[in-house]
Amino acid sequence: MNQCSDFIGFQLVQICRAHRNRADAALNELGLHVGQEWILFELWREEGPTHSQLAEQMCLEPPTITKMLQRMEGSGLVERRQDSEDARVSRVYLTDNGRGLEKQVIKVWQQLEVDTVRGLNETEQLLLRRLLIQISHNLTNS
Amino acid sequence: MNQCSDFIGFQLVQICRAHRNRADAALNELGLHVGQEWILFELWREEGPTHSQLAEQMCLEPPTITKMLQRMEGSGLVERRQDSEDARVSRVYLTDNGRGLEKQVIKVWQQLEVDTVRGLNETEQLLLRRLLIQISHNLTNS
DNA sequence: CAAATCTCAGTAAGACTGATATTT
DNA sequence: CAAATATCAGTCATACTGAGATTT
Repeated sequence: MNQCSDFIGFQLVQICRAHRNRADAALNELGLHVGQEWILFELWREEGPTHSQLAEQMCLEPPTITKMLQRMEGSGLVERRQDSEDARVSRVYLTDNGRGLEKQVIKVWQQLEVDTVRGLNETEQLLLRRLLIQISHNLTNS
Repeated sequence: MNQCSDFIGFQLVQICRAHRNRADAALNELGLHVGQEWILFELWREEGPTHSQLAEQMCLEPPTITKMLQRMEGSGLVERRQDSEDARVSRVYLTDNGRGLEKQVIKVWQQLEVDTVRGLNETEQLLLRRLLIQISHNLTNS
């Protein structure tokens, strides 16, 4: 029982590292760094969130978000504009460039999804999804 | 279908981040940083691996291992000694301190495991384990 | 003035590439 | 001399804490 591979947590870490590496390689070709696509996903869903909203949704602290957005602004993916009613608040919008990447990024993720679940039938995939949601809930709440 | 939470990969990333945060908090109390326990697990299994062996087992590049080991040597967890037959090779051994942490680290991981699979019955846990091993294989091979 | 929002500075670990001993 | 091994230097993104600046 001192074999780390006995732990589900070990499998999770291994999987994440590999998943991240693959995502990174594919996203680099689109001019993105892994991690940035999360912010883009949020923006494709709805533009104009504040930094704080992004931080909360992504479970990160505000300074981390600020830095990520500075880089993304620098590479022309997003732009930030002061809120018209509250000058403390900075809202985030897509550039045409950022907007145009949606289809390609989703394609990358879909391909990665296919690679990930290879060898699992429909039932297993559904089950896996359900189990992961449960675990995610276990680890983020309380 | 542009909801990132539809992706299994999304769940994985969320889970890993949460898992890592929890592990880090618990390990900090033992004077460890998250990530270092992987090297310790290898050493508890068998002492004296070379840097290259560790790098391969952990899917990391040699300089990354060197840096991790330097920090761990600095904090008194491991020590490195030149191989007696090949002076290029540096082998890694536990200090008494590093050796003594085994039970406590395993306890941390076991508790984390319990938290992770909360609400899953025996069958589901076994199934999850099997599915994760399959996925891990999918993403690391080829 | 207190609270909210963002930013800056500094720190740290993770991880890489490329260059450099050193030994085999 | 070529290959293997480890290390150094430098870079970069992630993520944090703590300390401002600004606005409400």
